[in-house]
Amino acid sequence: MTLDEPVWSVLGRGPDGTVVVADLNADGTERRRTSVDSAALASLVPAAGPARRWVWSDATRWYPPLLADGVVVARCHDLRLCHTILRGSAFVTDAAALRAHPEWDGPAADAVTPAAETLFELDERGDASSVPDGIDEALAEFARQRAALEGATAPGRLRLLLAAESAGAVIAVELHAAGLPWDAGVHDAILVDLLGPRPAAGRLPARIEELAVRVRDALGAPAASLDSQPKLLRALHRVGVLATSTSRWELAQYDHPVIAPLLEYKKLMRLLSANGWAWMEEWAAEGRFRPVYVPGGVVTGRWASSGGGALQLPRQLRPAVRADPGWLLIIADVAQLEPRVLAAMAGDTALADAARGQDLYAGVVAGGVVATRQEAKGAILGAMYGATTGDSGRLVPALRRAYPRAMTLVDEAARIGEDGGIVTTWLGRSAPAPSSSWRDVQRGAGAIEATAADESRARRSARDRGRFTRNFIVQGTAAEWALAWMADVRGRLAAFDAVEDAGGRSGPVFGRRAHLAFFLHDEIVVHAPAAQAEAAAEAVRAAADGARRLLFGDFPLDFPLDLRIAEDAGKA
DNA sequence: AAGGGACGCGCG
DNA sequence: AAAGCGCGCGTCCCTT
Repeated sequence: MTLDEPVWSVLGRGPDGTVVVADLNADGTERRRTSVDSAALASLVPAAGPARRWVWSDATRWYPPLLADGVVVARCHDLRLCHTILRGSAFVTDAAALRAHPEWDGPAADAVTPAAETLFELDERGDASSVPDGIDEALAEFARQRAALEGATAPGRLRLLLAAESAGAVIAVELHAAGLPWDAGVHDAILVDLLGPRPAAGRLPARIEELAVRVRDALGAPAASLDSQPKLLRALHRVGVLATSTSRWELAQYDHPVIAPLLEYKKLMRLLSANGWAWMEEWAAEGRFRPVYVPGGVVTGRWASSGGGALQLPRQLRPAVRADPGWLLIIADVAQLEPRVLAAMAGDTALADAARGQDLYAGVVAGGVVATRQEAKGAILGAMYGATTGDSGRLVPALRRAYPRAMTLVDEAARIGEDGGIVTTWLGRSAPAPSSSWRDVQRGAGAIEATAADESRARRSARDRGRFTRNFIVQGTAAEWALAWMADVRGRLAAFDAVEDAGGRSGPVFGRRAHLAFFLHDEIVVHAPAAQAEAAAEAVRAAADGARRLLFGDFPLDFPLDLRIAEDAGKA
């Protein structure tokens, strides 16, 4: 890259409907403006070289058609997602200019309308995206974001966050395009094994029918409705099962012949309705499961998903995740990501010591804090979620003595939340301010005429918010770590050579080299030609260390992975 | 008929 | 086994 090469290229629609590329110098001044038709865009992007960072309104608006043409973008700045972070970040000292442009607060284009699959459709879509896609609006918003960044209290961290979030925007589109390799035969075999053969339309599988008969026998009601919660509850009451809900954990407390078949019935009905044959046909056709990922869809910065229940794939069905012939899966998750992140944020070397090695909970036991691994897990989760009662709540004080720095951090986050304040993740994503109704409740409780009920309501909602902000800083920073990890993995895999005869079925780009195939909070799946599997696994490991260093520098803490290379994602 | 809330349960 | 955080989705049921 030569010195005067533009660093940023802003993409947007021109007034005449063509696509405009505005190249900016490093100082933000505009250097050159090119107008192209949509078809030319696909050749222009790779020609610009990998050093360029593309600035666009919304990855879900611009990237799918480029990817469909085989164009992979190296780096981007996603104005929509970055706007959301910057407008709310406590690190930004003056967000007024950003907040004056709420048109950038919209959801992803996917949530509005299905993504265009071709550049022609992109031309035809007009206002399909929820945020502005004009070149002038993009340039103005980008200028506002750069100004906000320059005045920020921790611009370095925010820059990392915006880069990671934007990488996530690109990755989400790529994950959808590549898809998760899915073996419908294995899926069908699991269903048949548990439910019986696939029934005719409108009928229930044999195994469920049998269980329904047994449940109705035990209820003494041959026509009892088992799928209506109120009706089922009344039927249970008639045979002396005085449960207050029909949830599994409560029913399991009762000793009655109806319980066992009913719990089994509910389990199998769940499998059938959530991930049965209908789901298979809708979501896992042609050998791929293609969920729609929603980066930044959770306030904490975690991803959400829309359609197909991508983030709820039952472990039962994991064996159906199966590599293409000649390919392998690298399945990796971070052990106890959230408590490790907490240790690093708090600079708690005692907790970091306990975390050394593969199992943080074992380290807590070894430190003599609690007696068993189960207790350690309960106590740690309770500390991060704000448990006050039950087994885990009881153990939290022991944690407070052993790891005062970590516990002070989360306790303080809870206190700030209860007081209506704002907490912020390590890289600068802030929790939303309390709603006006929340503030009304708090204010009402302080009034002279407040009743005891007003006060207890206010106390309860304050505690609720405290538990939210307590968890927010940990969950949100863990999401940042995971984004950094995944972005690093993506960068490393992009450098892999294409395997000419790879025989993969993930499209023109991903069918020929190792690529990300799935992401779930602290877990990734890479799909790789067998010859690249070892190198891909090494990339995944190296990226974890890269993410650690990027976020926490020299703080002595490791993020060990549970990683395996296998043909399918079933239990190792 | 469509929409929204409650419930229950899958995932981290 | 839930508890204590964050989600999405299918089903039932009631309102508009």
